[in-house]
Amino acid sequence: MYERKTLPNLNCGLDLVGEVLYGKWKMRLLWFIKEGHQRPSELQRQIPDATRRVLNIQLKELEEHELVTKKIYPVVPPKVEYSLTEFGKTLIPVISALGNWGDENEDRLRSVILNRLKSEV
Amino acid sequence: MYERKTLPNLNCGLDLVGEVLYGKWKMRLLWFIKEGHQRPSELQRQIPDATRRVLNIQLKELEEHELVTKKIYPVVPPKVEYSLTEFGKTLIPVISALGNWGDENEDRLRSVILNRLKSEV
DNA sequence: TGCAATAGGGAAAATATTATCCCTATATGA
DNA sequence: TCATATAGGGATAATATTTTCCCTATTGCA
Repeated sequence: MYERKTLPNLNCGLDLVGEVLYGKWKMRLLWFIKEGHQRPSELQRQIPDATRRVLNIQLKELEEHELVTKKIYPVVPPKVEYSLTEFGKTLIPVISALGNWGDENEDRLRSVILNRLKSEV
Repeated sequence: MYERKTLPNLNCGLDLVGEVLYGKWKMRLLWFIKEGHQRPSELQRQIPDATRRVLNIQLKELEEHELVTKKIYPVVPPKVEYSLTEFGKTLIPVISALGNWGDENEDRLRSVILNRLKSEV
């Protein structure tokens, strides 16, 4: 496993949130789990741009940060279900707020993002 | 300058927000600018854990994404001031929501984060 | 004269994150 | 018998981000 070489900053609320939400797919994972897509294969289908591998890794981190719980059913083929913890649920409104802001400003955001990319080349 | 090799996902609101806010210090920069710390040297003092260099880079991205404007005063020694754009101001409540969630859950977050780090070693 | 403050950038190294590829296992259905 | 679905991990490559180090310039102050 990758081992950190520097300690994270944990000075303020933003640092702390960053520590648990910073990860390309984490907010989407929480969101889709909330929406009822609880099995890894379903989550993968909802987020096809991510690889199975990275979803596993980020799910594990979410679990270690107590935002989700993982239930393993002892059946074959294997069945696993993730759920939000009570703690995790309290994050949903915040993720909503972010997503809504993005949706409300979709056109403008798309435009400034693409402009920046073009000027980069 | 670093040149991206893969295009970002811009499918949903969360993707779009991520594109403009994903950067270790960006939310903090927006926050402190809002608080009235507008000169680069002040921002650096508010965020001592970041290097001057990375703050410059991220400020430039925020500017290109039209969340802040940069005003250069033609004086010596140089004077520069950043301000939130109207667009940038609309992000403040969202950043607040994140920061507040972090503050409200400070103890628990600190605990789960540190636990995870310990088990990593 | 020499140092601090101001603002900022290039190049390269260090660190971190994500993707790719290949492996294990078992039951079901074609 | 062979492919598919299920879940997941190791090793390594690729990509991205952040840090480090060193450079430019000018004014004022000790």
